[in-house]
Amino acid sequence: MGYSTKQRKGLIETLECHRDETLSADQIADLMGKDKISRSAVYRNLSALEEQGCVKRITLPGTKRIFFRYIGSEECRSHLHLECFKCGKTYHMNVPSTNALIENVMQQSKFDVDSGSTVLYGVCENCRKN
Amino acid sequence: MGYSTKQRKGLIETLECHRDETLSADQIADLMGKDKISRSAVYRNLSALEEQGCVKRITLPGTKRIFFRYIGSEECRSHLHLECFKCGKTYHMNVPSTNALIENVMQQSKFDVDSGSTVLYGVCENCRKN
DNA sequence: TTGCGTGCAAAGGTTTTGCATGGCA
DNA sequence: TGCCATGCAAAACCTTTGCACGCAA
Repeated sequence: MGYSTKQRKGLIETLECHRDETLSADQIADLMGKDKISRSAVYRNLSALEEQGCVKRITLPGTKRIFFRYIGSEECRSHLHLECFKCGKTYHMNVPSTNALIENVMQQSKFDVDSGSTVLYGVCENCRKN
Repeated sequence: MGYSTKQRKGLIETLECHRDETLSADQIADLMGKDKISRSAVYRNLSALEEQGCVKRITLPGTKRIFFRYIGSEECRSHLHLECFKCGKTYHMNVPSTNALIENVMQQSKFDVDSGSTVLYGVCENCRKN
């Protein structure tokens, strides 16, 4: 993907540390320290990472902005994610259940689900208890 | 939700006519005719409808903007949607399969999926053939 | 040394807001 | 008549872009 600059390495490291969080471009810049990277570099790198499939762009129900989520590993691109819209946390579905679900949809609806692009929204166990 | 104005009625009518499309605020204003409603009214009404649960705000994979989708009927809020990112069409999953899928996720992951907020992305049968 | 990535500042685009007016109930 | 919704224009935001410079390879 080109040069490995200090900013790019820092950005990826930051994303990896917050792998299951949903962050705005601004939050990411904050996390890195605004003197460590410019906003333009944040946006340019996020777009590049998105093209590679390592990053997804999403909206959260009830918000009006675009957020980013890091989907770094190959594994993450092949299983489904569950996102809790109370606490914002992302949960990973284990691969066999993902496969079963996708096959199910395929059989019922003849629709080929791309797990990397799909996020199931709802409420997680913890938040339901409260 | 307050008064039933010409603009509000027109907006809802427009959304209903394009129920399975994913539209930007600007596209919606265009569809209505820009002299029929102001942009501020479009945004204000979309936000109100979103709070009621009739409208969802989403991003499409590969795009950088926020789009809106009309989820008018009670039924639409209780079944899952499949969106093809080749042709952009939305497909409705019949309710029994939706329920089965959601129960499945609940059992496997203890996660309570909100079908109104969730869209499965992938490729539909037609587009797969081409 | 070459040329990509960066930072800065400006531009571009989208969404929100304040205020006066008009229309629904 | 009272109040909410609208339109307009300005403001606020967010994101992209142009350009010169610095750094990775």
